[in-house]
Amino acid sequence: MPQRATLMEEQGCSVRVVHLERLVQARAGALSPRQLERLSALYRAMGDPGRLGILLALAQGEMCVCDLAALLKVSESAVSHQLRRLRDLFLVKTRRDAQCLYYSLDDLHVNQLLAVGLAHVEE
Amino acid sequence: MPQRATLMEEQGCSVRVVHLERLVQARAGALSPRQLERLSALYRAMGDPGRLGILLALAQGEMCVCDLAALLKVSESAVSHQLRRLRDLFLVKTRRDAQCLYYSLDDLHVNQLLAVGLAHVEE
DNA sequence: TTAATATATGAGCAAATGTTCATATATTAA
DNA sequence: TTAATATATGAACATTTGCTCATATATTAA
Repeated sequence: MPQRATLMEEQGCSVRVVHLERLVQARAGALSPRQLERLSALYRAMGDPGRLGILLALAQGEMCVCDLAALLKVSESAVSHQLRRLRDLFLVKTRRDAQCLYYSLDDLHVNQLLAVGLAHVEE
Repeated sequence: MPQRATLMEEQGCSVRVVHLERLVQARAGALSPRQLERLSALYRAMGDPGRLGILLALAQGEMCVCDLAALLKVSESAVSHQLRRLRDLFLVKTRRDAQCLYYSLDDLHVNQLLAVGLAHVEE
């Protein structure tokens, strides 16, 4: 097993590589660019304090748009934009009752992501 | 239980609220601003395709900086910047062997966050 | 000690992001 | 149907973010 980098030719550029077998293994197990983009978009959506505040509030039960706006002290328009993004990524879902749209977490994965993240931050 | 919004005075501004009891409940269970910032920073760090690629590679075993750079086809400097951020948030840790620094996932929470996220995206 | 290797860091710049404001749509009440 | 309520959306602007380039630090070999 080499401990020093060797120079490899890749796409016309020379690249330093120490453990070629790890590179090969990592590439074999890598996601497709499309999957990688979807997964990173999921975490990115949770990475804004405003949107995360929405998700944490919904973890305790469904809420409508104007209550979320009041809770987070931002405009209803801003909340609506954030909710759209969360919905596009299947992080939240809606239920309509008259004029109100009630938002809640989409599935158990979202609860789990929040729980594990919290555990990591609280240690 | 009111179905229509009532106007509340909050910090000098009037705010529409439909379900006051949900608001009170959500505020009681809310994180401190500091915790919210830390948690969102955690997800935000995972939300970049480059950094996520690093984490997914490390989920299969430790790697050094130059191998990661070769794998992800970016400069070693860029990888180093990304690794620093991941390390600051306790997502990765290091082990030194001679000149090489070997990076690996910091604890099981990180594996779990990746696994749950993948499950959510793959459904 | 000096040179070479491996990684880290700071400043600056281009690209991505979140909010606001104005306006649009959808549902219900009159 | 018309007015009122609740939410959604598009464009524009200010902030944040991630990369590059140059340089710095740390470890080992000579």
